[in-house]
Amino acid sequence: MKPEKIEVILSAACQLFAENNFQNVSMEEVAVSAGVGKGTLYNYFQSKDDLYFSILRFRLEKLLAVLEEAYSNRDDFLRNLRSLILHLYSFMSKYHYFHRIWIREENSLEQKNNTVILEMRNKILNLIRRVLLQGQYEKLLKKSISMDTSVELIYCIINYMPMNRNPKNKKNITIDFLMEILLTGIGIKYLDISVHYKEYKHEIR
Amino acid sequence: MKPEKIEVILSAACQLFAENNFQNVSMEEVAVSAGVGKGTLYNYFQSKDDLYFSILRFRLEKLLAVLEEAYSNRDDFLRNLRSLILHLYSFMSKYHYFHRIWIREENSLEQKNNTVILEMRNKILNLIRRVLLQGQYEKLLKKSISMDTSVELIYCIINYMPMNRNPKNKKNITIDFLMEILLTGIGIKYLDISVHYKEYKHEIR
Amino acid sequence: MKPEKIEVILSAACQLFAENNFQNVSMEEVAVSAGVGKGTLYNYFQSKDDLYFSILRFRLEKLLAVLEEAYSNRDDFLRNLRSLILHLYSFMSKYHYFHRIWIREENSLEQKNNTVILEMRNKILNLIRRVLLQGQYEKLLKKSISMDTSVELIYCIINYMPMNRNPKNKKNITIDFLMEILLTGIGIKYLDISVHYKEYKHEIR
Amino acid sequence: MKPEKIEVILSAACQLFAENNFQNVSMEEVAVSAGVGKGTLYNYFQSKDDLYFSILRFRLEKLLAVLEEAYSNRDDFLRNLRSLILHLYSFMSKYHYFHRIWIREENSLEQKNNTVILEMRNKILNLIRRVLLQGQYEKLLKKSISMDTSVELIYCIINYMPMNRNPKNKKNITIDFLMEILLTGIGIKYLDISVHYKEYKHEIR
DNA sequence: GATGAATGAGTGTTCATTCAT
DNA sequence: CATGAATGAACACTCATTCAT
Repeated sequence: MKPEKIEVILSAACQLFAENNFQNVSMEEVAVSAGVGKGTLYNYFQSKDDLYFSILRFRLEKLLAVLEEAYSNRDDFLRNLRSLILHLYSFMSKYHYFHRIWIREENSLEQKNNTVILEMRNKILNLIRRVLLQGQYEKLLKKSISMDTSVELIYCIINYMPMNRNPKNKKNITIDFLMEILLTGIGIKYLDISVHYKEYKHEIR
Repeated sequence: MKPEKIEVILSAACQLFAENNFQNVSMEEVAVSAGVGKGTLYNYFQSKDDLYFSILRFRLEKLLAVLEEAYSNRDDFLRNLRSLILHLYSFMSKYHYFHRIWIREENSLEQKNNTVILEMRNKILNLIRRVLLQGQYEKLLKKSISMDTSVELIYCIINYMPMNRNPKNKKNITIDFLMEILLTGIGIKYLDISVHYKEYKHEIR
Repeated sequence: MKPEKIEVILSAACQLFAENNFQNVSMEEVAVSAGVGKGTLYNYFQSKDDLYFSILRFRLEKLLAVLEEAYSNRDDFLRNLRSLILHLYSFMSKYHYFHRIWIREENSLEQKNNTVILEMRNKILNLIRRVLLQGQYEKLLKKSISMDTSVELIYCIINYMPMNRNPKNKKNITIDFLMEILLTGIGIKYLDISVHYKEYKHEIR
Repeated sequence: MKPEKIEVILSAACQLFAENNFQNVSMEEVAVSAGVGKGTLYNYFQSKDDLYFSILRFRLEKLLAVLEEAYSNRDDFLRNLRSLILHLYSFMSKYHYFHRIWIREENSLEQKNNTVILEMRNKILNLIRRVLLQGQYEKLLKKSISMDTSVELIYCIINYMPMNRNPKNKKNITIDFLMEILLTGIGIKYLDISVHYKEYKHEIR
């Protein structure tokens, strides 16, 4: 059973768009790379823009499905968090071409008023929030740090910490490292940073 | 004393490139916005690409100068770290147009073999590393976490955590929050995550 | 008894081509409008061009049949002329979509070397000529005006004088008016224009 | 003093558009024919459509200027009419490429809501009307025929009677012929067509 | 140096036509 | 015969770059 033609096109386009800027990829290239005629692209997508954002939409839909499925409702914050991070991380590693495009675009979504994609992004953030709420309930989270901040932090680390997402990238950070850093920071146990702040603050301007 | 014409051009171009993609900004627009003729741009920059990356180069040079100056060699890890983060953060807030371009491009620098910019990026990372080495010397950092990872983490958070970098963005995270999260994590004090991991690991695949 | 499929296609196409230029009508539109598949069009017509000129051909064939039938060989010039004009006019009013296409194309037929259509056009002109010859025989026509000129004049007036050919067009010229104008002009009876000409000619260049 | 570049482009384009349909003329061809670069066309005209209708606009402006100048306000209907027809005819003969385009388009102007061109067309018709009003004042026109009809008739004949507008066309009708036909018809003097009509009318339907 | 009119390579998109079903 | 998905030739239009002034 051969894969749907639309998936073939999306895959080919995704790789090309990952390796080059939007404007440096021509529809001709996409067609050749996908093994179809140029006109065929327009049977599936209304325009080059549509093709581009369809990649994001399709992949994010898939990601959301994966995360929804992965999220166990068990009352165990640490397990849930680990599962979430693991699946997010795995997905981004598997679809590393998509990942490249995603981190390039997600900071411009608001400019482009791309509400559809923005909503999907919010769904992911909400999933993270749900897990953290469980952690809050289990009293495993600091009260000093806001929920939103924590959500952003997790999302930020998963998306932007350089990991072994493509073969050329040797750097490799394990999930457990991420968990440890996230939950206990990089400082030694019992590190008290409060004192320093007080006296320091007066120096700055 | 009016600002150098080249600075006027860079400023105008920077804003335009921040608000639109590279390809959606025309040299004509840049010329109009900078109040010069189209041909004049080519007296200062070899090409559109050159103009674009000159923005990054000029701003990064400035950033490096700021950071070099800010970095006090005093033997105080926490002070140094805080100062570094503060200045990085302040710079990115002040030049938020540059910041937009920067986070859009920095993940593609290797693809483009843009060694000049890459080296400047490395210099920033090295500055962070220098500070962390002092922390290591002061035994304020966990041994379990690699230096590179920590460097990346700090850099990642400063660059990508959504902060009040432009007026429209209401979210605001203070430097102290960043310091706290970074050094002590989001978990409660004395949170032991090791047990969970051991038993959990066998479940995954 | 449903109409022939070919007639359905021609009708649909005729309306579309009348409302838009040749190039602004797509075969897809024609197919949809005719309620058939796109490929079916090519079972009946070799190409878009063929479809287009088939409309002219089919309609002109019909027109010629109508005129042949209408032309009574009775020895009465005025009756024959009136009958001819009436039928030409009626036909153009009934098939006003065809009429639009016809007046758009007929001046370009020679350029396109479309001999088939040109011959049909000539047949119409010959019919008019036949009627006028009878008028000449009945000594009801000026000798000063050439046969060809008169033929063209009649044809020109019927084709291009704005008449109530489509519902939106309020202007309405009756056949009798046409006849009157044609045969007696717009000047008053006994108007002598010859004197003016003579003296006037010397002024022009 | 070389002609304005815009006039060179319009001339070249006019000829090409006269010899082919709108869609069968490419901007490339126009550029080559005008001896300029393709991009230059877009410095003078916003689009291919704009170029096309600019031809009509420019030529009609010129025509209107010619007619305004030609129209002598002398109280002599026949002279004025002859002068008007002569100049209209001469203009169409001189700019026979424009003439081709004009007779192709003028019946579609309403469809295209091209108000600018429509207004210019109306100005021409109004000029003709002005002349005819003088004729009415001089009691040289039949009362039975409406002013509008006469205007249309004159316009129709000048535009559509095949004349020696291009070298290949051998047919040649003189202005005097047109005047004679127009004012006295093609029938013999004193031809009374009224009797025939009355008895004839009962036969038709 | 400064300018902006001229340029043409490059590309998104359309659509007549084909052909496997 | 009927269909419509697939195709690619063709073309309008853009815009970085040049260069005469």
